[in-house]
Amino acid sequence: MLIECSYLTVAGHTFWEILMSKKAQYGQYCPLAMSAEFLCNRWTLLVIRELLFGSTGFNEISRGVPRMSRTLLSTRLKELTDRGVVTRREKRVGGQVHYSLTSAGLALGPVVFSMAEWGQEWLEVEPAVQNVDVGFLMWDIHRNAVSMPELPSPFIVEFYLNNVPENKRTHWLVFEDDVVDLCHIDHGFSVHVQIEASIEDLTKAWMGWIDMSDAINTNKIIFKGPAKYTDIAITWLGSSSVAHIAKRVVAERI
Amino acid sequence: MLIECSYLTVAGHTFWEILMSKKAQYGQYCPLAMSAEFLCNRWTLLVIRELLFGSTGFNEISRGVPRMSRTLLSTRLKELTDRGVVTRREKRVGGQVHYSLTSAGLALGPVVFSMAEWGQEWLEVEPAVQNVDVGFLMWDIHRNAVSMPELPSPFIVEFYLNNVPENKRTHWLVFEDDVVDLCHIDHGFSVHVQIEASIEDLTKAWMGWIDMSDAINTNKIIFKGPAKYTDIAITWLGSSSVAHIAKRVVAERI
DNA sequence: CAGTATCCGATGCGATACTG
DNA sequence: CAGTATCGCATCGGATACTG
Repeated sequence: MLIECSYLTVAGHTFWEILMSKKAQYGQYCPLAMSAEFLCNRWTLLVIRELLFGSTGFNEISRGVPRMSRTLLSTRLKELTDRGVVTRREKRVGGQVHYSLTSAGLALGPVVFSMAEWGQEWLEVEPAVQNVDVGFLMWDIHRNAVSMPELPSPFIVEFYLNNVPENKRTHWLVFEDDVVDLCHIDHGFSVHVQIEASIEDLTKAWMGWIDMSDAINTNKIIFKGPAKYTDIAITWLGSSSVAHIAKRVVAERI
Repeated sequence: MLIECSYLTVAGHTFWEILMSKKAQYGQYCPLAMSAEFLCNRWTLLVIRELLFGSTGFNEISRGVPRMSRTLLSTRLKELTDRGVVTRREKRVGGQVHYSLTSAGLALGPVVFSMAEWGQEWLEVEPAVQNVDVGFLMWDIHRNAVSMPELPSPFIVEFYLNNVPENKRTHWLVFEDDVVDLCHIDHGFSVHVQIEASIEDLTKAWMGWIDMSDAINTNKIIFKGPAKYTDIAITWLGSSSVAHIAKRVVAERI
């Protein structure tokens, strides 16, 4: 594609010139430099993370990166598409748009995961914990929650975050067949299990930064409901995909 | 360390405030976001690459990132040191400074290599090839060249890059015992092997983007010298650490 | 060798408002 | 739902000159 277009000119510039003018940030043939030039733009890796997690719609992706402006998301998706990392498909009817990763995009899995693993193992988390977006946390939890045959269908879990603004305090996870839905509005569900915690403690436990059993024993996180459900809560609640990686302490850093 | 300092104040700001004010770019507790916030600053990953390759001095590191300003290199090294990724040691005598990776820094190996591998496999290289810094290429080659028992000591290889400015055309690799030195000045060496090529062809062959044997057969790269040395050139010359990864063609990107 | 100080210009990006 | 157009500022980092 690139090669076929090499003599195409736009406003007097050849395709190469336009490509080059973008900025040859590092100007190195080293593959790391070339990758970094492309991947290390603001938000790019987080957008790819969303796509790896299976988001496909523009707004769905946007929910995973709440502080990214829609303008920039649009730009990034275009860049990714141009580079052959993302495919954009538009449905004839309804104008629904469907983004997905190409094989080149899927091949970024190891990059994204190795970076996430490193962060989980080595970075201080307090600053981030002071700054958690409730909507993003719930979205993240909902993404990794799993239905189980032992549960009724639907199975309703209510989250009560006791230290956030009132209108963001309550959320529901609805397990129905193999699907888990997230809901922020009270539909008068008959709740099976209620989980109460501060947003910080819930975040830390879900991320594996504190031990869930400890948190329960010290009443940082309170599960209310039949034991047959709460006993297996760790399974249906799930946890972050890097929760199993232990944090290293500063003293180990030599 | 962080925790002990949390009440320390500088110019009326607590340590946390200073940390936070830096900019919570993404404001996410997600480990990928935290890593990206730190690692995806301009040049950071390339500096880490240099350290992973074993550079230790300020100027030595600087040679591996020739287009990075020394001011910024200084800043980045400080950031990396603050985060516990790099250790800085100063020799009592001579003021020699020695940078090295901590265990947290070494743990970035998989991140750097997965990113390099992705670039090698999926990115177009023509733009980068048009833009190769001669000094950097030779530095890179010198880094991966390996001494062999079959070679005399010293063993001298002359590179003649036939299409670059005259003062950058000739370089020497000096294999002596286990060490390989790079030299840009003619010391009247008695040359064992001479390699002539354009800078583009040498780059492509060394990176594995074209086949070395093909390049030799088509006279793109010319080895002059005794067969006993040139026959095993691929071994002592070495190649990029990702040269074994085949480039994917655009057609595969779906 | 190993940096620091200062200046200043490009640009990246958020905010806001608007479209089909 | 899925974007685009425009504005304006903050900041990042390159260039240059200087230091111990």
